[in-house]
Amino acid sequence: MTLHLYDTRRKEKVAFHPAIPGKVQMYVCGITPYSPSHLGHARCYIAFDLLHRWLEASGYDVDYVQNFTDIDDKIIRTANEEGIDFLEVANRNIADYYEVMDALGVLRADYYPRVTEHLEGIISMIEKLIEKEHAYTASDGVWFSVASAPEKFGTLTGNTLDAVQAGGSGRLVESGKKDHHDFALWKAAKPDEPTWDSPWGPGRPGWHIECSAMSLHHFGESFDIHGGGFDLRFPHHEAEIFQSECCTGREPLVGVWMHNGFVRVDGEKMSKSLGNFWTVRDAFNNYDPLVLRYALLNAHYRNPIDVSEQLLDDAKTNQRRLAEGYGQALIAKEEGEALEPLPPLPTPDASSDSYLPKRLGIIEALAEEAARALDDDLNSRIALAKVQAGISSIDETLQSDQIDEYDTASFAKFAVDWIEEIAGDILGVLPEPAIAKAARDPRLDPKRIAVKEEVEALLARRGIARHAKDWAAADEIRERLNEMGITVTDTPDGASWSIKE
RNA sequence: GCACAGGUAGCAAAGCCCGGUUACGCGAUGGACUGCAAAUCCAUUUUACAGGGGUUCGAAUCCCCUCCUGUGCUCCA
Repeated sequence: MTLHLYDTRRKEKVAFHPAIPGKVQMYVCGITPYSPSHLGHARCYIAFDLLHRWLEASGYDVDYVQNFTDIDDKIIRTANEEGIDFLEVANRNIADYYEVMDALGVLRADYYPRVTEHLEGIISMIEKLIEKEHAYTASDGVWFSVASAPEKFGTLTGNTLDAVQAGGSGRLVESGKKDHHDFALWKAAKPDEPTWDSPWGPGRPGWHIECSAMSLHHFGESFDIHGGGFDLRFPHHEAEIFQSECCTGREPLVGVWMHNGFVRVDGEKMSKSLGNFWTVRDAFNNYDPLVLRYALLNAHYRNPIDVSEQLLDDAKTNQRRLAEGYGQALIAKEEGEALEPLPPLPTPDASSDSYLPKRLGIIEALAEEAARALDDDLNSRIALAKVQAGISSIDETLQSDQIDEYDTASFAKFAVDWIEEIAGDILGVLPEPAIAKAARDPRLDPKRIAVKEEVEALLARRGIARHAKDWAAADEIRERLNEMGITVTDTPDGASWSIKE
């Protein structure tokens, strides 16, 4: 099965064939760093991180470019308010971006070009567009003339020129553009704004041209995949199509246009004005980054996702299940090392009557199903379900008395590899081995070791109280431990305890 | 208004492109276990697809109409 991706332009899933076999050129619109990253960013870059990982796992050599739009009205406004240079604002938020995305397991792109480093390319592109009469100068800058290539209008959205007229009219008076569909390529300098020199006087680039210039710089006249948030389809991405295709004469600019769905909160778009705005760091206060990643991958990337405590709590449960299963396999693998050399595993065969070949067959089939799901427009929801099914099956096998300790040890090695490949390398939702082992066996948790002595002293006293059937005293000690963040669990072998999260 | 998405069991969310069968999970209920809990395990909750027409042996899935929700409709949101 080959990878199929949904193309916004063609409005259908298409078989993915990069222009150069084996290589993928992929460009994803990056952030405008005027404020810390929010959940919408997390969703977008996790979605494209999954694509990045899956393409590489599928054997492609991926060239991934993601820009920073480091000059923009909102950056300038923030800088002026704080009385600092605009680049300071941009750099601060770019640092925040890297930090939170690293925590979310988003692998780095190959290049992170910045607008302020591509003025030359931007200017030469505008010059060419003027030369080809796709753009014109006005007192307030340079504008792209949509009427010079009207057939490109609505490429991604299905909008028509007439339809957009209705909403866009009335704003024409304030600018030098001839037609309200036109958009700025170059903005003439205004007071209190950083400027660059250009053939049209000092000013700065319009919002859309940077992506055209940077993709041209890195990939040339066309490339395989262009991604971004759903809201960027119009005007941003359609503007890119106008600029790039009119400049180079080559079309289409992009093989597959991909757009991820919105993040909503309580059914509405997350926005600062509604007071439902979550930065990624806000989420980190209450949830582990990998839990957030799990939650966002637990819905298909194109569908809207409603972020709620329930969604995150569910993800927490699921991600923990995964961590525990991984921890168990790791522990079993380590225990098995004493038994080396181990026998080779039998050939997997899901239809076998023999226990181990059957289990191996089932688990391998799950991996194939997960791969098929990802090949089908990155259905991460299904892939995660298959992983969970695999975890259950592994758990069952490790505890089974139908295989001896040698086979169990061999199986544990297989299980660790299986989990690390799918849940770790591809989906990126797997914790570090030490954390996973602690999740499975609390005795291995450093935090636990720190309080061990005190807790066990209290439990000893509680044991005496219980033995005397002094339930009041026993419960009082349990409550005291509870306040310390310790959960006590009575078992037939005596009391055990764990640290609450 | 126009455009683009979405409306699936108590919740959440796949499936829709390629009509006929699955989901993972949360919650709930019952049971095992327990001094009581917690955790865990087992079982049950397995004919839901916004509404109305149509096509078909058969539709969540294809066609038509309607309703509801969200987002976009340009560089200032």
